[in-house]
Amino acid sequence: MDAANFLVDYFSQYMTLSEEEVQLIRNENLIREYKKNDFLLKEGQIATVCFLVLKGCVKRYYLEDGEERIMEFYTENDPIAPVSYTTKEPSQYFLSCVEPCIISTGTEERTQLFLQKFPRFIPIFVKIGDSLAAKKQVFLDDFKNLSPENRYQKLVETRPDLINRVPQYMIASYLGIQPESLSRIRKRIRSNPK
Amino acid sequence: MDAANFLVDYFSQYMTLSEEEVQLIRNENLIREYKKNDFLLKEGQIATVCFLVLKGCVKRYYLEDGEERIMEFYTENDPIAPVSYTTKEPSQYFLSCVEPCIISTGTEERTQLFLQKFPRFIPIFVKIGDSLAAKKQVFLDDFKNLSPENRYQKLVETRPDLINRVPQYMIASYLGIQPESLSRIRKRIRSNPK
DNA sequence: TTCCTTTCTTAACCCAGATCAATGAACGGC
DNA sequence: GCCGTTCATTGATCTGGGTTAAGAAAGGAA
Repeated sequence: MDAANFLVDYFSQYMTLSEEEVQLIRNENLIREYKKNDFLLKEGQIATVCFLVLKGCVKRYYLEDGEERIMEFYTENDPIAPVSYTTKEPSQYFLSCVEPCIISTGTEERTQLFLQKFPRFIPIFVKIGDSLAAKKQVFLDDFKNLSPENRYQKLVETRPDLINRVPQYMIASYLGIQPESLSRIRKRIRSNPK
Repeated sequence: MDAANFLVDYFSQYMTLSEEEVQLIRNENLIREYKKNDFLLKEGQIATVCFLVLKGCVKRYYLEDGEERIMEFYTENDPIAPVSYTTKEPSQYFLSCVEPCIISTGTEERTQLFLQKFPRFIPIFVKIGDSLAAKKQVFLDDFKNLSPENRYQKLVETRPDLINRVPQYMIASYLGIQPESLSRIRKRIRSNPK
């Protein structure tokens, strides 16, 4: 099983790759496997790379009074650009694997080199960036607008996979509520199936 | 009073401009003044341009059951890239002026032309984009982590200007609570000055 | 100034989610 | 298999924000 294939798949979502490009991606990319609970980044560290999740699930969370505050789950084909990578300051949050993962790491320099070699990727890169930003805005808007119950319903609709692959107390943290509350919300929905 | 000076000021934050560049910016840019309550974008419209607020204050909000749900305030030097501009689909939200505004509008094509003429701006553009994204992430994280009361406290610390230039019921909407609740929160803080 | 509109505050009551505590269920290691 | 830990559920109680309704304060227009 060739891990670099995942990366080829990622780009193939957006464009058709030539043989040469496929080879370059296979040869030049740093792809690593991680075990469950391995860290990609810890609080206090300065991130030196960005990530692309090829397989598995990563959580991003703050540690406050010993409590995890989960901000985001990254799964297949989700890129991760740590704030710390951009600011070059110590990270305020953690990145760790919820499952065994296969992850590609990248740096600005390597991306620049890649784009110089294959300029036809530039507009795609920009577009991906823009649409990620747009997606994020909509997501934040939803969070602000919806009650915890509706947030859960929305999550079930939009990312049903998460519900099954991630423990419930992490989902609760992600939704900004306590595990007990999520349990009650689920009960409420069960007994009141619209 | 030359409105284009605002734009020169904006770029000057990040880099030193040559005379030629200043001239280009003055000549080529579309800058318009708006009255209070003018719309930059309405629900259902497809955005054809992006904005840069040079002076004034713009709110971004959804209209739900006749209620404004304010997501963001943009003030001096804040760029606005509507989701609709990226997706080319009808906007789900409104952009309107909370104050009289001076605003520069831009398009992808014009930006591309500008960058072709002055490639040295490219890395700056990328950096601005990245740091905006990072700032937004931190902001969203705060919103998820903090109680309404703490959100208000944080806002007072980080954007004290907003408190004075924007009516309180808009601040409340922005914080995701009712005006009555914000009133109580303010009272609570007043009587309990940490 | 007066009048009207907009904005802010206060009070009373309600409810979803928080908190504390206990019990059950599922999972992993041995 | 058994045991211990982790995870999910349920109950009792508390609380901050929502809701409704009323009135006070501030701002504009004539």
